Amino acid sequence: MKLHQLKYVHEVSQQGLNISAAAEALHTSQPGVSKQIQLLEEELGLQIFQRNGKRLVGITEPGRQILKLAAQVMFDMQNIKRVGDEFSRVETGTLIIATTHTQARYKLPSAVQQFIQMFPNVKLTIHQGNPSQVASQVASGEADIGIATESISLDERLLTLPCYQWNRCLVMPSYHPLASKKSISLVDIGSHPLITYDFAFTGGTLVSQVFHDAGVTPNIVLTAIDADVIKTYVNLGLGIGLIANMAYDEKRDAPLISLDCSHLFPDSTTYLGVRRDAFLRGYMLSFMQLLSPDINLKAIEQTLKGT
Amino acid sequence: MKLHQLKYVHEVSQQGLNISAAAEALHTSQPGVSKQIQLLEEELGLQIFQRNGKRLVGITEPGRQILKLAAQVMFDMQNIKRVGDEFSRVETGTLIIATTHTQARYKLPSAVQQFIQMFPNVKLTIHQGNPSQVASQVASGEADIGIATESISLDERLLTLPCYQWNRCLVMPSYHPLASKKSISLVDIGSHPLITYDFAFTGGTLVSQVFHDAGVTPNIVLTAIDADVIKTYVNLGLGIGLIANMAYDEKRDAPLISLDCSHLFPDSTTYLGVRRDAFLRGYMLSFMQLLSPDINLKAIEQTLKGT
DNA sequence: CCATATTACGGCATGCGTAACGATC
DNA sequence: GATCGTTACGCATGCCGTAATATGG
Repeated sequence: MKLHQLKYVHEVSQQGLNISAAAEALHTSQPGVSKQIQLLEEELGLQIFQRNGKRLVGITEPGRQILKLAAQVMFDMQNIKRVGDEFSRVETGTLIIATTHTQARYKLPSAVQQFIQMFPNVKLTIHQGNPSQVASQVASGEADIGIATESISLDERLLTLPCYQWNRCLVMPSYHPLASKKSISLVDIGSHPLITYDFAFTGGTLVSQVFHDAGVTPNIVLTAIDADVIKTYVNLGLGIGLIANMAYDEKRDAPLISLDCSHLFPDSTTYLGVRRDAFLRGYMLSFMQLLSPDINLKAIEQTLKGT
Repeated sequence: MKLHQLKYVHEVSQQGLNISAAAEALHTSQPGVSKQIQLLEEELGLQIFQRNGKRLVGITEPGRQILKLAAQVMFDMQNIKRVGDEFSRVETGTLIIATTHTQARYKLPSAVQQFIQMFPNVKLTIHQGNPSQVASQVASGEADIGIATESISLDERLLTLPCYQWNRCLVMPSYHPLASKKSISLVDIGSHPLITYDFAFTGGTLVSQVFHDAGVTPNIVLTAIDADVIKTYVNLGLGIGLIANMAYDEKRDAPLISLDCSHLFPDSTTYLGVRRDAFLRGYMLSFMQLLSPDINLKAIEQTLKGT
């Protein structure tokens, strides 16, 4: 059983069961890939791919297991390479962050800025997606670190660490009737048209739960994926916006004013997720610490767990 | 980076940093091992082993990481082979159980008997050790399934499932003063010489805690690793024995009588442990189910977690 | 008929084993 | 001086790539 063979079956699966495409992606010849897959199947004594004559048409049940384990092996090999780089190519490498729009736009910038200054030779990439995409990218090894508020903790392979907490605020034009109130209530919010996040993308289910428990039905006229879009429509007078408090900046969002809502909703926690079995480069730990200064000890402890 | 190279460094480490011994264990030549290790170190750009001239004298810090990951890769490769065997050599293979004396002697026999009847072509091996040895054998992949009452759940890599609960009983000669009592108390126990398990080997800390909370100091005259030894000394009149209730059989232990102590101590739970990332052969799941009929669904669910 | 997988075959790289050398205890 | 690791070298295995063949949509 050779590493190449595992790489080959993995790539063939990734390329939609197309050996030719896999061969091209791997910069090698088609017959080579075909041959090695046959040898692997022969050695294991089973078919990984279902064939209709000479066409690959599916993956067998054992094949599915093999592919899963092949991915694991390749991830481990990547880990080994990383250990090498960590000690021989210090502070040089790649960091891929997967996160949501809100985090990328409002929370990461300061950490990123410090990071690229501290580690000028590390190539930083930010993948953006919804929370479940973030989780799956980290789980599959496509991303090194995931940052999101929801659903990142579902996968057994992930280690999640609470990163920071945040709450919400209302944004509205300064001339809005609510703007003069000392303290906002859920009923106040319910009596005006509301614009907020798409439920799938943030702690939205939590927000809707709070309204439900209070017996208030918010009049949601529009939902959006990110705070910038929400603020735009608030500016157009379509309603008041309910957004993460870190998404409001007094100067930048000048025509709008904000009213804190921390007393109305429980805090939401944003989590940082990494694969449990990943070897974390020094700069990855540094990034995590930049983002959340008090987690590093825990993280190190967890990283060394398998010793 | 080749699989052989990982195997080689792993074996050299296992053999106490002796390349010659590793080469012999791997049925290959010394120079080959030496060469491949050098190539691996060169490729990774670091030293795995500390050398004094030409002598290996230690493992470097990155080397420790590499060895850990090499073990992981080899485990994954073993998993792949297992998938092959599972589908091509059905109900044939090896099952290694790691467990403590008490389990091996009193709880496993019926499951083992059924198992070897159901799977005559599976070679069954039982490794015996104390709970922490059981845990480490499963964690390292030396054993497939571990069964113990304590400390099996410490390692992150292990998945533990509650298997069954048990409590304790007193054994003593029929002429013993306590034998005629209707209900035993902790004070009763404290007023007679006591023989029980070595604390390190069972729920002993729990037992001592119960005595402590009750303000009773047991007069422990002897501790032993297993119930058979304890019963032997009870037969000699050295004291009364406090053992697991499943370790007493009315017929076999005829001269001795037993008094149930379930009302004095909380139940202890025996756990079954497997590596989270292990591929479990069908017969392994069957064994687990034989031992504890209602866990199989959970186990399967957990096994498939990575899909 | 085109796209795609398998078979055939020759060249080349790589790993292995034997032998010789060097160093450490 | 004995054990152990490294270097040198020749052989064999096996992988890769090109070309040719077969098969399915």
